[in-house]
Amino acid sequence: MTEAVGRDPEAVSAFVEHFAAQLVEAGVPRMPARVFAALLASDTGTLTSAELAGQLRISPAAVSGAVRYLAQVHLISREREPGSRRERYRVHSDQWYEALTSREAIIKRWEAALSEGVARLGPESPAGRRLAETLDFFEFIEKDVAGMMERWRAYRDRKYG
Amino acid sequence: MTEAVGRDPEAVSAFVEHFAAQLVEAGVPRMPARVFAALLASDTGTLTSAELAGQLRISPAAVSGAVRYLAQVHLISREREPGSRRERYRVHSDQWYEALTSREAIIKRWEAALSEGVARLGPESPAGRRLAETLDFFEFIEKDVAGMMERWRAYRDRKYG
DNA sequence: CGCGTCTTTCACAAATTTGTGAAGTTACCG
DNA sequence: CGGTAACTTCACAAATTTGTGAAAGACGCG
Repeated sequence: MTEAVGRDPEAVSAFVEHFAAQLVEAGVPRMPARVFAALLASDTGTLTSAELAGQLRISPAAVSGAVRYLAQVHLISREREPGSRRERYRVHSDQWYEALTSREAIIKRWEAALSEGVARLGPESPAGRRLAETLDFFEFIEKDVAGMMERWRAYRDRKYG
Repeated sequence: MTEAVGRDPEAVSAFVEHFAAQLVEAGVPRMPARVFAALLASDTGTLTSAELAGQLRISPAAVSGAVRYLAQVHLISREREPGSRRERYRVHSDQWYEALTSREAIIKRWEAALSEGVARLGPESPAGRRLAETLDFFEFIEKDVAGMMERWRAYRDRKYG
C-alpha cells in the first residue's frame, strides 16, 4: 500500500463520501463522483486502480467504468506507469474546475439547439426573440468565462506562486 | 386553446424536444426539461398546466411534478390567474440562466464539504492544500460570476433596450 | 513466446427513478 | 354552502441505471 490512503483513513473516507455526495446532487454519477473525490483527497493526486478499488470497496469493474467516464469529461487523465501494466489516474489539479464549471461542449450543444429553434420559429416571433436572446446570453458567457479563468490564474499565481 | 401552441406546432415541438434533450444530457430530469423548453418556446413565456399536459402529451401528475421541481430551483414562477383555479407558469426570462449557470446553492455545499475536508486532513498536508486551493477557486468564481452577470445586463440593455 | 498480472467487457440482478391512473384536496362560482 | 374544475398526492408498474462476478483481452517480463 502506498501513501495513498493518507494518515487517517477515517478522515479521508469521511471527506470522500461527503464531497462525492455533493457532486452526486449536482448530477455527477455516483461512482465517478467517489473516484474523483478520492483522487482529490490523495496526497499525490494520483491513485492506481487497485488502490481505488480497495479504498472505496468497489469492484475493479466499477473503477474501470468510473474512470472511463471521468477521462471522457476531462476530469482526470490516465497514465501508464512505465514498466508495469498498472495504470495511474490523476486529477488535473489545475484544470478540473474548468471542466466542472464551464462545460463548454454542453453549452455548444445548447447553442446549436437554440439556434435551430430561432430559425424554425422565426426570428421575428416573440418566442423566436426569446430564444435569440438566450442564445446571445450563452455566447456572451462563453467569452466571459475565458476571461474569468484568466483572472483566476493571475490571482492564484500571486497567492500560491 | 390559447396562442400557446404557436403558429407551427410541428416546429415548436421539434425545438422543445431537441432542446430538452440537451438539458437532459446536462443532468436535468426529463419532464422538467421538457416543460421548461416548452415555456421557453411559448410566445408569452407562460403556459397553463393543461396546455403543458396537452402539448407534451403527459399526465397532469407529470406536469405537477415537473413544475414543482422547476419552481424549487427557481427556473420558473407560478402565478394564479385571478378568478380561476388555473395556474400559470412563467419562465423568468431575465434570470433563468443565472439559476442554470451559477447554481449558487450547490457551490455553497461544495465549499462546505471542501472546508470540512481541509480541517479533517490538515491544512498542511498535501491533500489538505489541494482542497484548500480548490475551495479558494470556488470562492473566487462565486464573486466573479456576480460581476459577469452585471456585464451581461449592461450588454443586453445596450443591445435590446 | 507463453506466463501472470492488471484491466476491460459482458450479461445479469438489484436498486432506483419515472410517469401514470385514481383518489384526495383546494377553492372558485353560483 | 354545495358543485365542480383544477391541481396534488399516492401507490404501483415499467423502464432505466448501476454495480457485480466471470470471462476475455492486453501487455510487461522472464
